[in-house]
Amino acid sequence: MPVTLKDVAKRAGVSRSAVSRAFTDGASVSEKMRKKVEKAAFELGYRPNALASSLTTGRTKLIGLISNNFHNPIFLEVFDLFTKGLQERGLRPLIVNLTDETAPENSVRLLQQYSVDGVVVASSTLSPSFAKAFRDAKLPVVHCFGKNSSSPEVHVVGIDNVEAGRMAARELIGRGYRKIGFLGGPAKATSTQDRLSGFLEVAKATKGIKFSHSFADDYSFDAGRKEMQRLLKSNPQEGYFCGDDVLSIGALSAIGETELSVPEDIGIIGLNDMEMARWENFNLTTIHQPILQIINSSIEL
Amino acid sequence: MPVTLKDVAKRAGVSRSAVSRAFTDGASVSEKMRKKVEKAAFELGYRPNALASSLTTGRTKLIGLISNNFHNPIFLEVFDLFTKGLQERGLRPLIVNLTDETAPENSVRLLQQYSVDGVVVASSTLSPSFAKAFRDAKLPVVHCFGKNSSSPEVHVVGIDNVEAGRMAARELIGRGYRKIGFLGGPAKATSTQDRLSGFLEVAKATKGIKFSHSFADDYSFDAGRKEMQRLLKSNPQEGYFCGDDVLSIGALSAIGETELSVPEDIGIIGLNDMEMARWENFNLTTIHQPILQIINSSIEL
DNA sequence: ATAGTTTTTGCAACCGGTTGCAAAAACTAT
DNA sequence: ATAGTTTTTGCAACCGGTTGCAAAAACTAT
Repeated sequence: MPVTLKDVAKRAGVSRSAVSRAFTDGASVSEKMRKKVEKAAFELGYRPNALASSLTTGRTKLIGLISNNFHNPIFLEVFDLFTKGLQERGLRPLIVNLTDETAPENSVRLLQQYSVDGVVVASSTLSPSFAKAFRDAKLPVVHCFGKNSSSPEVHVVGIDNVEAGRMAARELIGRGYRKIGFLGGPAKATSTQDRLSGFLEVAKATKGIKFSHSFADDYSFDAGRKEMQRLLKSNPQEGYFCGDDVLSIGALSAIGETELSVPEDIGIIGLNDMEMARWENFNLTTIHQPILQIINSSIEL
Repeated sequence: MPVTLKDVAKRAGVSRSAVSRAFTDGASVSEKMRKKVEKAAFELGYRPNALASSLTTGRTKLIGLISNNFHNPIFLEVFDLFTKGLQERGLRPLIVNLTDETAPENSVRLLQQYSVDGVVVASSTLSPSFAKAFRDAKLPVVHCFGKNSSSPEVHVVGIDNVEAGRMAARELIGRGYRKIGFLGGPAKATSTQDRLSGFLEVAKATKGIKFSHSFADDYSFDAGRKEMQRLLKSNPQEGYFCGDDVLSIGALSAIGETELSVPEDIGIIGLNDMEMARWENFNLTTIHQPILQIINSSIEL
């Protein structure tokens, strides 16, 4: 039986409202009263019940954090930054691990039941309609790593994938590669589509460049490796832009199995700047995430 | 203004209690009543408010998941398994990212305020006293990857680190290495201590084996690499047992910079069986986690 | 039809807080 | 001391649910 408001009130010899006010910033309480209440509260080890209070105030300070990216190491960093950022703002991340089986609607309902104050969808492979479901439920939602233009009703934050594609193409060309390729993630991911379009734009606009592109099945080590193995057999270019660091590492592994070496025979550029990328020594073109700020400022709507 | 119990009651023309009961398993309600309520609830799109209900029942179905391991990729898997496991049981993970600055007591208080039903501490580097703080707060707590014997008042679950150390030593010896070393994580981590003691036990008991041990600063790529570089300069053994897969990869990277090759010149055995370990191709001695079951069954206390 | 038993229902109090409103207390000015 | 003004306090109702208890309804048996 934890200590409640009533216990403190009794001990301090004041009303329950007085105690409540002593714990609310900006409430109308005299200094004397506050001191008295604080003393009693301290002696009893009182901790206000956040849930009870959110029942009346309507704000829970809970933020749903949804993702299906639990196999891509980049997510660990995203995750780390997010949780820290939320914590700094006094918010609590309630996470939902979206597996293939679980119906998206369920997660909407679930978070509604816990009356979260907002939702963050962190995944590039989730359909925009999913994020919309939250908007329909009147929940503020931010979709990270999504396609920018898609739905104006949902806050979207992420890097400019088209520009990233352009940068990568320029970088490869700048390093002297003349035959370049794009090794993307799943063709249906909007992030992949955008990166490809930026890549192609620059490749086409530059004279004397040969280029090609293909897609891995998903953003994973195995998929990257498999696709690179296939490429090496058929139509190897001189330099590749991999749509994700995990793919890059997979690709490097495939190359490692051959006589070729990086970057002499074949160049690889990844994307994401994950911590792990340093482990192998290649250079990454990257925009790291200032995302956190953007997100939370928009969440505070 | 979401739909509440009262709205449904009015629409169905019944009392509030009736509605509440219709949504509670095992409550005393007639089939007719339940149908009527469900119809009204459906028409209105009613969702019971989980927070309000937990106020009276005392159970929130929230589980605090605490860790400070947000830089070790192994945690992503742990995390994935945990969240999935909890979800399957209808529990919601409320996560706390313990940074160096945040005082542990705060996180205790915080989780208390949200009246979580239980707490999972997932870290090998957190002191047992931390877990105890939760027990003092009357919260059921499970400490994963902790030292087994330490405090009988806290549920601890994890692999048998001593045995893992023995296995690793046997494996190295079995492969023909005669000079073996243990490259552990931080010396203060109980997991490292235990693995070392198992390792030494076997090494000492086997004739003709030379052995040594040293510690990396923490469980990270950089630390593993740095320590291996140091070892290579001074006193290289033929085979090493690295206390963690991330350390292994760091060590491999250090070796990769030299003329030596794995496993011909120098053998490496890691521990943890992380997904990433497959990326490099070495064999890992491992006990994967059946942890999940153990944990949750103990949580259900 | 009647009395006894079991099931279903609603009333009212409660969980642990917050908040508008009016009364009480504390100032201020004369 | 008195009246007017401002600040502080407590009462009581509320947030959205649950639950013990007694009354009502529905059965059963005769």
